[in-house]
Amino acid sequence: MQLKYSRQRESIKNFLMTRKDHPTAEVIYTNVRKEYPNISLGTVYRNLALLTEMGEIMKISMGEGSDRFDGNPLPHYHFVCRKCNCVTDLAMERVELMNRKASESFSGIIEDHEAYFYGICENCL
Amino acid sequence: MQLKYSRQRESIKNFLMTRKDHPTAEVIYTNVRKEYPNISLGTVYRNLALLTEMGEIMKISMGEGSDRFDGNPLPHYHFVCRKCNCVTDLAMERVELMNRKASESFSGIIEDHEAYFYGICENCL
DNA sequence: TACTAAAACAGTAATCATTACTATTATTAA
DNA sequence: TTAATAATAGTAATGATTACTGTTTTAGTA
Repeated sequence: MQLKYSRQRESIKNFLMTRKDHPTAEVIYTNVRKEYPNISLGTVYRNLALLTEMGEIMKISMGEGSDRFDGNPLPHYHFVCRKCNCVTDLAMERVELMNRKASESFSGIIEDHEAYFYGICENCL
Repeated sequence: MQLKYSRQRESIKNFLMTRKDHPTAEVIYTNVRKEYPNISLGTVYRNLALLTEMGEIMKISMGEGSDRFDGNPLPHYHFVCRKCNCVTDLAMERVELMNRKASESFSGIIEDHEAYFYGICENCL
């Protein structure tokens, strides 16, 4: 199935690039609606899945609540505030030691890792 | 609200301690039913939440599918197989460097971190 | 041992996020 | 301009989890 351009998808991508707070599908929906009032939530979900699959954006699943989306697809770590539940990017670089250490004690193949940091964000302090 | 003993909760906990594969609530339900045929799925969920809150077990949320539960509440890393989606514990010790590095570039407080490793498990190789 | 208040239960209904379905519209290559 | 098909809007369906309700268990006390 070859990909065809869609204005809605472009708008979703553009919106996501303007945000650093990793919005949910619902938040993206209400915002993209300002430009495309008839867009449906299903279209938002379908395109978020597509963009994630193509590696243009990133899906972040926390334990609780809806999935969130990140306009920056390059691998990086995330911080989750235990008070306000906000999610932010961390500037630190990847710790390559992690994969090496994991491989030592493991009989399969370690390809990659993801990490979430928890604590209190600047605003909540 | 003070806690009262329940046979169902004990059975759920016991079952979870015998397993290393981090079963879902549904799997726990079908197994505990062998001992308590009338137990309801709601009871399983309620007790899993309770045990997690008390720090006796651990909830693991992946991006896809149901949450999983781990009878070992001590902090440790998990591996997720990209082929069979199995989840296993990793023997490696915590990398303390992670929290230190994260704190350097962050203006809030880093208390903790979680990590998930992805790759191919021994069985799938 | 019986009594009582409250916690836990089974069974079921409701919620929430997400996905699937369908008839219509937009895209794109010839 | 046409034709094939991908994408859409709108809606229905799904799946995981939580909430509700009348009944049963637990546990402290008489």
